[in-house]
Amino acid sequence: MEKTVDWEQTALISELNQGKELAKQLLNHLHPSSSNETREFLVSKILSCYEKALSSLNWGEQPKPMTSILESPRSFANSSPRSAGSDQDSKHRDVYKKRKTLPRWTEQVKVCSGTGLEGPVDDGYSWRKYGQKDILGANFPRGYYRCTHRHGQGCLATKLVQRSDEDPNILEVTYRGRHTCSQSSRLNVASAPLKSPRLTENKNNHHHHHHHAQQQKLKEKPAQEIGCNVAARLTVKTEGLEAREEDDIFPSFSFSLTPIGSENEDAILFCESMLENNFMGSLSPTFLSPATSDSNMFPMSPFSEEVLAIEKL
DNA sequence: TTTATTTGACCCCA
DNA sequence: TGGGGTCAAATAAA
Repeated sequence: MEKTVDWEQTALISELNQGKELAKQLLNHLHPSSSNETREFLVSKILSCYEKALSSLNWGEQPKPMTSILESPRSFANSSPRSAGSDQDSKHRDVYKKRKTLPRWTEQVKVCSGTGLEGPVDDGYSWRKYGQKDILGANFPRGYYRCTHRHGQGCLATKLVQRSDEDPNILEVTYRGRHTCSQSSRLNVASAPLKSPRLTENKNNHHHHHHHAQQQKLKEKPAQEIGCNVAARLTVKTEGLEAREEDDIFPSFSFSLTPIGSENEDAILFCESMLENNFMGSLSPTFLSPATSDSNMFPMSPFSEEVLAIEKL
């Protein structure tokens, strides 16, 4: 068993190192004179490396897409209101239990903007708000979001967005579950153009708000109108990783192509910082943390989000 | 017309 | 029993 693990680890390190080298090469091609084909080729190679790396982590063994387990978690509830037969009740309970075991991690996202208005924190996924609650002891309401593809693809990823009491500029984003939808593996997630301006919470991002009513009235401006927004991931805190499905915490690797060619400087800075942090070549738990393996590690949205520091707590 | 958000009500669990 | 999480009807926006 040990040997298998060692071998896998070696293979993993090898793939990641290869990815690192390819990223360096890509870095050298982030010049207008370099062809797109070359870049795309390098990106595909990098992705291939990560695919292999993930495979060596027995990636393919788990994601028994929640779809099969929880397909339409509410399907039974649809057929009959909330409480039907005892059988359905138990199914309902199973759903709650299952959700309880989902991996969970929190990011603190600092949101600020040069314009005085604050815009959406685009983490590369499309979310749909399904609820908002006032939380006891919190000054700001908590927003509940789920993956847009919940019904279409049975993606159970959800996130909770809570504005920090201490610093309203900080959003505490708690992610739950891994994306099993196609967007989790597509390349261009982060470039998804501004998605719905309704990616809320952020809409409510007026720094003067201390009252929910005010926040809710503050109807967001479309992100496009907001201008340069900067959202910086400050910290990443993993929780509930003891959950049995720890292996379920790795979303497919996502990589933004957007900056290439268009935002070369940003891309270069980004890549450099990633390389400096030895991001590609490290097997540290930080890398393996769900949050860092999420596309959130690459918040290179059109909003020029920057990763300042990621710290596993 | 379609898609997303709001919001009151419901459910589970500590 | 109350707080947190979720649903789904109503509403708003595109």
